[in-house]
Amino acid sequence: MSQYRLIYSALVSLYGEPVWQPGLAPVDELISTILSQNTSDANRDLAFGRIKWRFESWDAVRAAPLTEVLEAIRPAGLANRKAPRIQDILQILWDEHGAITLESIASMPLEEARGWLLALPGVGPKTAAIVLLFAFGRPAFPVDTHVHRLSKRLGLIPKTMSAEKAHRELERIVPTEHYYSFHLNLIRHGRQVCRARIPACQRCGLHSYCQHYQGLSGPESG
DNA sequence: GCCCAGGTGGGTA
DNA sequence: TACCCACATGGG
Repeated sequence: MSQYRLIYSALVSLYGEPVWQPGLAPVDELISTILSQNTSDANRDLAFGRIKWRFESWDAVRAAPLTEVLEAIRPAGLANRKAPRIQDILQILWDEHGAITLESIASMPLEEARGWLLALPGVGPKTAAIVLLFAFGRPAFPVDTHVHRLSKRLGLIPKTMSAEKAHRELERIVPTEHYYSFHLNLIRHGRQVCRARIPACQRCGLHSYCQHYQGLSGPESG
């Protein structure tokens, strides 16, 4: 069994197989993901709730004074960078479509859609992949800090590989039908073991009482 | 007060 | 290409 299959099976045995849940609307998903960059989920949710409450539409956000947008998203952190980028993106969507919509990328080939998103200010490989996977159900694999760290530790990718390169490599390794569930389970596992400082199994590298712990003397550190 | 949550982009060698 | 660093907030 491949290292990937071993890890995938161990994660499913620990957490189950995540069932597809419809994500946010594409523009909501994009803005929410930008707000989430380098901050906690709680701060992202607070900022996203504030901007949705403060403005009646994304077009209103586009047309608003920068200071108002900045104030609305302040809890997300890095607001001085995120606010102008969000307004720039909304302006680009408006200029290209005459409306605040991302629907045009639904019909693009995957790499064209990814490239289009990556050309937007403040959109890197992780944000682009999140929008493609969660809002459009397209086969893109987002690599956040947990996915990156665990993928290296579990031997899926070289220890020196950057998160940016890891997107391509993990999209090659992981079957497309697993992108959604493997991404969610890796993050769930990453967050859990990060908090709990759980030691890793020497066989599959997972930090928990995975299936291989049966018959072993106990968790090994590492 | 300190630590933790946790991507993008600009600059430099 | 690889590395370094700035960017900011809120909760425990």
